[in-house]
Amino acid sequence: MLGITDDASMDQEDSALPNGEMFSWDINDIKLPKNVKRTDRFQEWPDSYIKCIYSADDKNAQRHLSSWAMRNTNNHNSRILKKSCLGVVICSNDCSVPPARKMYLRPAICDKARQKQQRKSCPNCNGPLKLIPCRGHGGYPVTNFWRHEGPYIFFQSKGAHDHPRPETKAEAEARRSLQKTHMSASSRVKRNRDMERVYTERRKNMFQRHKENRMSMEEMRLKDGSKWEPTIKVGYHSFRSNVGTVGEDVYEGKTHLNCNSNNIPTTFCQLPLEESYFIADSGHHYYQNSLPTKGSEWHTEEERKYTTLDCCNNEMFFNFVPLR
DNA sequence: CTGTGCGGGTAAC
DNA sequence: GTTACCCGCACAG
Repeated sequence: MLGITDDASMDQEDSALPNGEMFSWDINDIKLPKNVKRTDRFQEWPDSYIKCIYSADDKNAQRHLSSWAMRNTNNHNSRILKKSCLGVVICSNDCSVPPARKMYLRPAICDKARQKQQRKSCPNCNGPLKLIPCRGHGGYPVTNFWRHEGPYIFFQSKGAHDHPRPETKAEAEARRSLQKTHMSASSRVKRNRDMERVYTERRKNMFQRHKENRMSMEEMRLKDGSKWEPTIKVGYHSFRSNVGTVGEDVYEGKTHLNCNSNNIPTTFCQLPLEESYFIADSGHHYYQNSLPTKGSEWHTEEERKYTTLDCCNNEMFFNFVPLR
């Protein structure tokens, strides 16, 4: 999506492809493009092997944000910030909320908070929670790289997420806020305000983002073949259908929201994610029961049993009113 | 309390 | 050399 004008350091063609696929640079290059025709719109859900050039004024890029749960990783290089994906937190019981919806919680970024999070129980069935680690980059978590260079912020993603999208940061924060307030009358007001903010922001960005996210992975593979490692797994394809890649068109889906009910949005997998919440169609069984335990942060059976009942009730979680 | 970034350190390859 | 990951620390909101 980027255009780059003549640059002595660039000896490859400067073809500008949609969605950040300006592959004539790598995050590790000594010199990066200096003359960028057009910077990218911020990608909230960067996936696959994409590269973006953001304006240094982009607030989201400045904060190295992502809606994936990304944690800082030490790469012993102060010029390039590296982050790796933590995956998604699901219910070990594979429970569903009628009619057949699942929850995809956001893993806490802080190690301590994440361990604490896993001692809590599923807000729906009180079963133990389980962290599904990301293995989208040759069996390791997807990594994101950020590098500030002059008026630009360069971004590069390696790997394709092989798990559902977690809640966004805003959603997780809104939910935490709800848990604290125990749904008092005043908290309902706050809840609605929080959720309204979330949905308003999502709606604002949804069309542009989905347009941008439909870049073919095959095209990217051709452009970046040396780095490509297939990560397709059982259950993966059905998941991919909700992230709008591989040529699949999320806009082919159905109604986005139950606008006139007190219930959660309609089926997750048919939704543009911006309009959905952290609940998804249980028809999409990924591999939560077949993943190796390595990397998942359940340590002992004892720990699994150590669930608390202090989560909010179903109504608190599932009675959202996506205000418009 | 949690998110974020930094950097020392270790291990595997 | 690279990459992944652990840890503690400092700072911010």
